[in-house]
Amino acid sequence: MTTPDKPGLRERKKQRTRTAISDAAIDLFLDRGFAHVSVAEIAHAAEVSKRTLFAYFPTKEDLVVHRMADHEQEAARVVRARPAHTTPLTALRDYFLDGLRRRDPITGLNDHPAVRSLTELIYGTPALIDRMQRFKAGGERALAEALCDTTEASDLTARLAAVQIIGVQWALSADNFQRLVQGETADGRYEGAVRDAEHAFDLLANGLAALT
Amino acid sequence: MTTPDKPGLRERKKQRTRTAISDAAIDLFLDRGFAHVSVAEIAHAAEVSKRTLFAYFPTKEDLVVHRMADHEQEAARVVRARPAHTTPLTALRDYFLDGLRRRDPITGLNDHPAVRSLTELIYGTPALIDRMQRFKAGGERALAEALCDTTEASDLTARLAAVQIIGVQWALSADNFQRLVQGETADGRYEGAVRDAEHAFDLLANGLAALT
DNA sequence: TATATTTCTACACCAGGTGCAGAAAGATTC
DNA sequence: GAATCTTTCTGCACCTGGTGTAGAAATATA
Repeated sequence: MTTPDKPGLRERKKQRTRTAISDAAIDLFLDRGFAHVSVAEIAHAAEVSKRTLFAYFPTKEDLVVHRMADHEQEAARVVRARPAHTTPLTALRDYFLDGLRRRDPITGLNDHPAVRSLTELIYGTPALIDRMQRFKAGGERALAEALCDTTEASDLTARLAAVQIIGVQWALSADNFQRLVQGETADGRYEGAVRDAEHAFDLLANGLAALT
Repeated sequence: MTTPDKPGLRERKKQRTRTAISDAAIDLFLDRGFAHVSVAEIAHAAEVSKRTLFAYFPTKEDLVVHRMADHEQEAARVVRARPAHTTPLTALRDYFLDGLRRRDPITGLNDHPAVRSLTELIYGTPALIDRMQRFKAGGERALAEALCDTTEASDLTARLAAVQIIGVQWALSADNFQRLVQGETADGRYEGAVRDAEHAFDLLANGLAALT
């Protein structure tokens, strides 16, 4: 996938323009809120025409959420790359726990100001949440395929499992992040986050039957 | 909640206008596709000003998906209204199975032309899917609260369970509908849909541990 | 240096959505 | 039933996200 051949002036400039636009956008959004900044303003701040902005990002929302696009296929990759004799659920649990250890922003357990304020922006903007949901759905599809390809599960079973797993991961992340908003630190929250994640994956593995 | 006091001419007219607008919109959407009909056109067809249309429906998308809004709290209601000594999961499973029996559109198992083409419209329009996701999220929140209020489960456990349950129900519905699109009839699909639903709720109750 | 390609820009345009002031219609009082 | 109060509807101007297009500018190639 990587093409380290010749970056080429053109490609380098494109990459710089892209980040310049996104950075300008996020700066303005953080400052005044998503709705109160127009794309024209962003284009001006990035010293680019409005038309060019939309050549790089299909929508205003994507100016923010494009950074999460890489993570969309993550769960699917983890399942496909798991060692033999390892169950998908175990692989995903270990990966999530490792994410907590690394304070991976996607686990909701990163309280660096830049990460935090960006997450706050997303959670506080319905339009951005909608876009995130689309990534979530894409992640579900990818994981379902991975489960289908690497296990004996039926197509439907794979989809059901994928929906449950991705849903639970997002719920865990949202919970962690909400606690940071309420004042906990990432380090202070870490142990609880681990316990909760283990509990959640236990529920996934053993079911909700205990729920009365 | 119901106020059967005096409908009042004003209220009656409002209700009629509301359905007139929605009906006009859906007719046009089914005919030419969501993106190729402007709200101005819909307002004209419904003999109403554009401004009035937006007084009844906050967005173009809501012209279609507002009909699902009633179902948003359904799962939560079922859990709250369940008989004593009945587990939430059992109540929800029985309710879903009953929905299949009744060919409730929300189960994806209704092949009446009007229902079917409307569902096709929604599934075929990304903007409408996005709006549906918002209802899904609302349903998750409501169910989580219901579980929290009526069981011993912790707040987090309730949210995790809610996400799994609602996700599974939507996946089942989507699967049923997809089969209708591919040519199966609702009656022909019924038995398979029941089997799949039972399988799905088994997974929910007993977990994904069997998945290797 | 000359030329072919890609990218950027300016500009006009469409559509969804909002604010506002006044007209119209339903409710209320005598 | 007329006068008045209140809610709703309308038309219009306006903003903003997003697109089509033609030509200018910049990069790659020879």
